[in-house]
Amino acid sequence: MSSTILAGIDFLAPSHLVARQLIGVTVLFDGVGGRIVETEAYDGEDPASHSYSGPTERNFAMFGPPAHAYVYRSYGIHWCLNFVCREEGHGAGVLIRALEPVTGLAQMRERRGTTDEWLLCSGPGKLTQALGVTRAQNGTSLAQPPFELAAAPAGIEVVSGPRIGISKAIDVPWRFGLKGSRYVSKPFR
DNA sequence: CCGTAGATCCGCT
DNA sequence: GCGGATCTACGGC
Repeated sequence: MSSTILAGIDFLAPSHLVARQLIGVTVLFDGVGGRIVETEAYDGEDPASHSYSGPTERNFAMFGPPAHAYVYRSYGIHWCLNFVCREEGHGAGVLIRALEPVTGLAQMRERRGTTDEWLLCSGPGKLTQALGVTRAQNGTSLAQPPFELAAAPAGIEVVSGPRIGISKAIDVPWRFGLKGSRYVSKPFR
């Protein structure tokens, strides 16, 4: 069985702790990516989570091994990337919502069709398009290529607030961001 | 600047 | 059938 610890984070921990620790972690996909500046936590007792009603064909990866990817189709158009956690057998995960672009900027610009750096990865659908992540990565390990994770530097300052774009459990403060980052999808208040 | 519509997959009623 | 962990283009102020 593979390790549940990656980039200095134990993915067996509750998803909101993992989401907070993921801020500042570098994620690359085929050598293209950057620093995570925005995340959201979801877990099995959370009405807003895909895993709330148990496993389905779409969400089965959320019930699989931790430190793996859960990728789903959003609004029939976009791909969204989650890092799977595990709490007591409930499906749980962290939605990666925004990156600060660091490597592979030319490829990101080509895939996104814009040169504006802030528009490359400032949203869950944008960053999967910029990195080339699709359904093909659903259920795959984050510990092996083409994924590559690197630990966050010390002294990261994290802010939090309510999650975005949901209608259930709207006051749970499980959205996390890098303080002062201009690469988040929406400002924190 | 703001609000809204449209694209169109998948799970639930 | 409908709503959604979204994004973009477009129209109005």
